[in-house]
Amino acid sequence: MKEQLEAADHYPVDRVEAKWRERWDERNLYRAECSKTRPKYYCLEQFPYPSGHLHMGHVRVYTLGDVIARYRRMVGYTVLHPMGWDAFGLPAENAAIKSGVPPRVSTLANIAYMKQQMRQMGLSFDWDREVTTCLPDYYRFTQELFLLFFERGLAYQREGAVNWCPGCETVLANEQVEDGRCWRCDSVVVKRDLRQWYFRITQYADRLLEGLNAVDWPADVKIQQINWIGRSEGAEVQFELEAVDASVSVFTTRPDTLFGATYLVLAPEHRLVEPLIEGRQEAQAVREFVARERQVSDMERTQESGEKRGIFTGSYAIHPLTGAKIPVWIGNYVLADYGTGAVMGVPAHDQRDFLFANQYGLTVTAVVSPESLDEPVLPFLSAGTLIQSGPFTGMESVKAKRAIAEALQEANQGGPRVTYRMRDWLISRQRYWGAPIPIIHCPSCGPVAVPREQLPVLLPDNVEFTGLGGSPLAQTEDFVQVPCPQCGQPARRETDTMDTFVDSSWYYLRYASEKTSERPFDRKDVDYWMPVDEYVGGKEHAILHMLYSRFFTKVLHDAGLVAVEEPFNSLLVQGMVVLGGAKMSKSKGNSLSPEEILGQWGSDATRVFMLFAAPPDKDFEWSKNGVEGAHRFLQRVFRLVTRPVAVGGSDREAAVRLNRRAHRTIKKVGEDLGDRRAFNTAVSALMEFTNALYQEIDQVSPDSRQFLLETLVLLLAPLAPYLAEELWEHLGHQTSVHEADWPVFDPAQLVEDAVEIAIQVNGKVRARMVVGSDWDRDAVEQAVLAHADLTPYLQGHAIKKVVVIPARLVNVVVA
RNA sequence: GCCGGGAUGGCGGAAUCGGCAGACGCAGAGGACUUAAAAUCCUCCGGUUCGGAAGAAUCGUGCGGGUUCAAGUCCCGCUCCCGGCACCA
Repeated sequence: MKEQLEAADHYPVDRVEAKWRERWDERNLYRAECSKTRPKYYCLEQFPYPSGHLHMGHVRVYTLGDVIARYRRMVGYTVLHPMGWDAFGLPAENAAIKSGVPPRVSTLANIAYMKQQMRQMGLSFDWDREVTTCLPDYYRFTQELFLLFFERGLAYQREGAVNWCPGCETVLANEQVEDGRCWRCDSVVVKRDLRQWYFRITQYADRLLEGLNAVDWPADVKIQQINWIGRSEGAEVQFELEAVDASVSVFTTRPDTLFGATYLVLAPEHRLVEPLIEGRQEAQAVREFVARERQVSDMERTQESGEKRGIFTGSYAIHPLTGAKIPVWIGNYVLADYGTGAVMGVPAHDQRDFLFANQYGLTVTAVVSPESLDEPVLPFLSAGTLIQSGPFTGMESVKAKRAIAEALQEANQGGPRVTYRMRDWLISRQRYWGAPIPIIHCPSCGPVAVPREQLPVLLPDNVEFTGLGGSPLAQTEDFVQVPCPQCGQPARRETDTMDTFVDSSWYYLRYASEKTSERPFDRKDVDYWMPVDEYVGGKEHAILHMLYSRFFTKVLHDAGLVAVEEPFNSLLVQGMVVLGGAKMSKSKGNSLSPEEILGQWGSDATRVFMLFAAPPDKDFEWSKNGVEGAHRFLQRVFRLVTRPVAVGGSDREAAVRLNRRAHRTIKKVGEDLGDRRAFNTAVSALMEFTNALYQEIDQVSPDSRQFLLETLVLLLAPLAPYLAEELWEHLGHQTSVHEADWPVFDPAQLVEDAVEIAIQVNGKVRARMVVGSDWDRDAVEQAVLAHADLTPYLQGHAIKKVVVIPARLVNVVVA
């Protein structure tokens, strides 16, 4: 076998990869163990939905994670690198409706196939910790955590307008609506009034903001979350109504413009609309207006953005500070579920109010001016000095904001407030293939938690998937009918299941724990491994999954179940895999199957190309020529290591040169695979090292040769695990290269005796020369000024200054 | 509209703290080996001008200014592309 390999120009990729796959399986090399002597490292990649096949995006994420995990093992960490399946979800249920195969059956078959694909890729997962969210041994704890939220007042039911996806036949959370469309199936989302379960994520809004300061994430992901949460400081103002015994409360970020409020506008859905118009002549027209506006979908609202429609209610409110009578309107531009669902109209200082007031002939009063005397050009939106504002006239906007909010507080007519854009997380789904919400609705006790000893609430098997009549659970009578756990009366089980984002909000904690059927996870294990040191995944979850998981961790922290408050310390957001400039997708007909790619090029070449062709956070363009190049490089390494050597040379200088290169490469690749996460330049450094070895390795002694080749193979091991293992064996080792220690560079070896520097005159390179590394500035300067090539440039010019940058360049500045 | 990120050879990209722009690879050209091809190995490869050539000069990191001995990198003003949010009061 060995002789065959040595003789070959090309190494047999299939045979080598198959050989080591088998041996690695026997050894169970990647089992994560707690250690007292080694520091821990938790390397996590987002687990896949088991759709049936890996796609190239998966190949990229798991390659990135695997390189990180392998590198950290070699530098001395004990590494947790787990994998599992985000296995609940609509596609399996929709497939069941089409084909009749139950979701459980198809999902488990898909998992088996994809697991085999991952094995082929040579990914270093600890499969003993595999998690499958659709199995009862996992979802019973998803249910238990739901109950924990329920007990802590963080899970509640509420009736209200929700996002309904007609394609998926279920509701969606706000985060799952993109441009008015369903994030999964792209259907236009409509509003429906339904009673639904929510998680009170808004209660954690401030902590979700603060926590971002403590994590090492890309700035744009942090900003996306900050914008999503949308914290906004301002004031609440109460306006007493003239005709009705009630007050309208509005939220404003500009309390300094309060004196310019000339009318109020309520959202069409506002609860005071009906009392305000009752018995008035305007009632009929207003009701028609409201009915029309409520039918407009979010989608249409967004698209027609700008057009303002409103109607006068016939009622008036009293300005809390001036006592003036101002009209109350209803307007389509006021959102029911932001702030208080009502705004004060300050047309002089708000773009939207300005348009609205002009359209309907409402009074415009300027109360802020750029300079205390001039009349502002309206609408004037910036801060300035207050005018026509009673006792606050002459005050700066910034000061006045606080002063007016405080005045309102004292008068019991409002005060400083903070509002958020983020809404509570709607988690009910009217579908079968998810974790059932463990609640029983009793006519006399209300919603009652399923007692813990009765968990899991199992998904029934005797279900038909017709796609008709709503959720199959609601139609399965022996699932629904159940006695109340509190009073024993006949009651009905909740038939909604949980959003699959609930399943994925805590899976990383389950991985970290030794398997237990007692609890979701053991605190001591979790505290050992958490937080995740590096989380690798796609940008599409920058808000959704990443925000939900952070919320979960904080709640579990508050419940005393985990020590950490932030689950993911560092985040690596990988770019898309594209082909012909567009994201790979079956519908565009530009997808590539990993089966084909891995079959043709093998794992190592596929990995190396993906790492080399672009930095991890950028989009990656697949190219046949590119993967060929990676394949060539690996073959080149193979030949270098295995080819027979003529006669060992003994060129001392060549040995010193290559040795220095080896140490420099160790340093470079270590930095690139470590905190810099620049896998593309790590590969290029190895290519350079390989090229250098080709030049001179035949001139060095056998000992030097062995050291140089071992170094190359060790550095290559995280990137091309199969080839590295094969060559490690060839170099005479019996143990796995993946258990070997990362080589250590000697700083003394990095220093060159002499370096070539560039010599500039007035910033232009005019000559080069070699100087000793130990020369001081003066010595370098003297040598440079004496350089013959410089004479034409220096003659007849006065030297103003000489800038010496050690080991790089000298710039002579002349008049 | 607001908030991010980006623009470097024919292509992917490198330049980590303001210090020789274009590492490494792909594509291309030439050569060696070969009966031939493939594979492999070696050399060249931003533009313009001058030169037979070696080489020299000069321009060059989206555009226009600026700071600096020195700018792909910092500052000011634009253009275009990508992403997020969008009547959020």
